[in-house]
Amino acid sequence: MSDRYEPGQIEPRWQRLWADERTWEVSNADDGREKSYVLEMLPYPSGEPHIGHLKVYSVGDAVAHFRRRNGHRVLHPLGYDAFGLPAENHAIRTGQHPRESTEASIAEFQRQFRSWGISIDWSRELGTHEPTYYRWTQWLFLRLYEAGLAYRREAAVNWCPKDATVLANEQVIDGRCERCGTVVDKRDLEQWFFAITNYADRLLDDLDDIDWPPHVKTMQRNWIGRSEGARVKFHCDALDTDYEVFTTRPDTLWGATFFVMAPEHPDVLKLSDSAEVADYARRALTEPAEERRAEDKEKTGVALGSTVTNPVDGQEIPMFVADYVLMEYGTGAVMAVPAHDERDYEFAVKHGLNIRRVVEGGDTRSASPTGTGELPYTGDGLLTGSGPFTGRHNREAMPEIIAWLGSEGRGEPAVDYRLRDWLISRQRYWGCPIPVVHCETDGVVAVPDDQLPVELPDIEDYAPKGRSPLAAADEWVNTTCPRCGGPARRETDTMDTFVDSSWYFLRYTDARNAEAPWDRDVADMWMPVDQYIGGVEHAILHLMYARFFVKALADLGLVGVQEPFARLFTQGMVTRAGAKMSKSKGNVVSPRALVESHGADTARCYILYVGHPAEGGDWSDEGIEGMHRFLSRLWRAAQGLEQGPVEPSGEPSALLRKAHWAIEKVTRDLGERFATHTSIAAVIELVNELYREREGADPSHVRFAVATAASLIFPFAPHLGSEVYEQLTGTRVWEQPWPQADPALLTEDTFELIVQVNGKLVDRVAAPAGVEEDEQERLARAS
RNA sequence: GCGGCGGUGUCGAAACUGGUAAACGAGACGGUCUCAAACACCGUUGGCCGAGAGGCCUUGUGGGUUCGAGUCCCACCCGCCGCACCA
Repeated sequence: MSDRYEPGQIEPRWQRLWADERTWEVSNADDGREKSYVLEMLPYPSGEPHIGHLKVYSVGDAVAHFRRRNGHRVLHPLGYDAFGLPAENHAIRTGQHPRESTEASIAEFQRQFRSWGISIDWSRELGTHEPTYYRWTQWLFLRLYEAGLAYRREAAVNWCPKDATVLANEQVIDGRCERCGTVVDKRDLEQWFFAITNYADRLLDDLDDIDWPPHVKTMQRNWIGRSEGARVKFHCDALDTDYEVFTTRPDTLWGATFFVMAPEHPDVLKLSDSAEVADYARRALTEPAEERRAEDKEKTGVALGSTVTNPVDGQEIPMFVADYVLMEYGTGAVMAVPAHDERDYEFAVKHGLNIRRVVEGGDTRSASPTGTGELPYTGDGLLTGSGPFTGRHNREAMPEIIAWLGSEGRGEPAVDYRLRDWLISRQRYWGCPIPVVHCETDGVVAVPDDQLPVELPDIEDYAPKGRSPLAAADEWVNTTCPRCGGPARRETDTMDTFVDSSWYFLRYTDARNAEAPWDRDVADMWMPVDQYIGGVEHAILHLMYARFFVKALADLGLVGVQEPFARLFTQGMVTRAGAKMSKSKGNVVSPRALVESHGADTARCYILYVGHPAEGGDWSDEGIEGMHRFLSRLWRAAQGLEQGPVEPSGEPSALLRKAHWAIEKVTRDLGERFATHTSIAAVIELVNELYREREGADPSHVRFAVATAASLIFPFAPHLGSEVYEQLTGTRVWEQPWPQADPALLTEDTFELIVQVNGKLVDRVAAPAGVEEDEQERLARAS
């Protein structure tokens, strides 16, 4: 072997050994050790891994190694989120079957993950596109269907014209398709939904029980968007019907001076036959959602010519149709309180409508001498002109107002959510088929369990046509009804790929089970995932869906946990010169090229070193050279040392203390706060100290320092750590327990005592450690 | 607008429960080795004053609490992220 650090020689050797010996496989048999389930979000295999993948797995692998060496039985599996649009779009362009391109990507991902030396239990590897996997996705769908949690209904749904499929609310960002950026429109379609809203409160409440970054919890809370208030009935004489509205401010009912319906409201055209109304409603509906939702948009609307009765005071108030009211939220109609709502105020001013203040307060500086504040006032205060509640504080009176409405039969307490049920149908080919058939006599019929999986057939033409490409596969579509045996057609929509990834962490626990998706005892032993690692971009989508799935499965008695991911770590994005890496900018760093030029250990350490992994790290090509230099220094430090025991003897030296300091530092930084950057910095410091001190140092201390550095760097640079440790000790570092710092060697003999008078630094004195306070004062005075 | 996070050298960044800034790396400069370069090794590197010892200043801005503030409190400015006509 040469005298240079050659990762190209070292790394493949260890990778082969780990593969041959199946080092990272873990059994489901309980051996008394504490279990630890460490999981990175499963990758979507497209092309080859990018720098973000390198980062997640570098973080996760460090955690997995750290826990193993601290005595845990660690489950650290990996799989592929293999269904999805990109593979299908690729197929449309090239004609290559999505299965082929996907499996080619998977092979490349797997090869590279192995070349990074990630400690994966490969015996549990899976792809969500394999029939042995999606059979159980279908099976779980059927369990949700039986429980009434999967249902079919016609609704105005988001439709992406470019991808020619419907989308879930979560996949529409600012009115655009999350994938392709095309402006989404609405279509009325009959689609499959999962009843995630049944779980809104539990999804909200249980956030308190999990250790997740606060911003992710906040995002989920915002997304669920729970509002408490009341549902109130307004009678309309024209159609002799009651209209319900949802309001969070029933305390302002006495200030309701008009009533507004969304353009989509089915009664708008019944209430008015004026051309102006019909015209307004039509225009509002054809306007792109994006424009309609713009907040700074003028408040337009048209009077309907009818009135409703304000239930609290019997006043007739005029009705309008206006596009600032949304059909999707609440009941599609609102009571308008211009004095205390900015939108209603704006509308009232524009249309010259009555404004009645019913809550005192607000900024009085610019107000009239009567003492009432500026309008609109959205804050709290004393009620005025509010019948029996006048003079009461609005917040305190709220429950009584709701109760009073109830006693009058005009309202009731209500809770509303922003969260909508999860639309899971996709009019696309490359996804998990929905396991039902449509029978002329029996309607929707579930495919029996023993006929699963409903396999995805091979087809010729993947191009989307507004209906699923599967619809053209006649032989596959035409089937018999499992119930009556008569002719039936298969459901041709496939499931949203987020369904596939909502339960994969359960499958890993029992990945080769052919009888069930998992054995409950096995799943209960491993679950929940103790440490989940991934990007924030999944803060709502995947993380909310997976939580919903687990709660639903818990209710069905299939799992024993309420939450899938006990602890979550979200890593920041890797940038280059402050810019996001992207193919179009041509500034991407390819992990493959990096591993070839510098080795996996250097790449892994560097990416964990540029900053705290939760923050975005900025990549620099010079920086990686520095990391390579450090690993070379550590490697060289071991060259020429004899293999043998590592037993520091003699008087404690600075070097020995530094080694123990590094143990303590890495243990705390990595174990408690994911601070991989300062952990690696500590090992660098130890190696620097070693180079400074090794001439004339106690050889046993030198050996200890090198072995310790190898041992501590192992979670980040497993190949080099193993190599150096083996050279020195003849043993395998991963079989060694994590090193323990000797507390006696952590404390310095002396510390710097700061002496100051009136905040001015007067002197610094070297004081012996552990001196009492009065002794400190004596020293200070003496100086 | 609401919510969250952040603002520290030339750059990426450290600084645990307030303890007397800038660890570690990069870059730059100087030296050793070499015919020379690369590699490697050793050193210097926040600013100002000073020949030197040393002194003064410095964590977005302005106040405050404290013996002591990058860290805590108040106000403001800037940046990033999420949500946003949700009644």
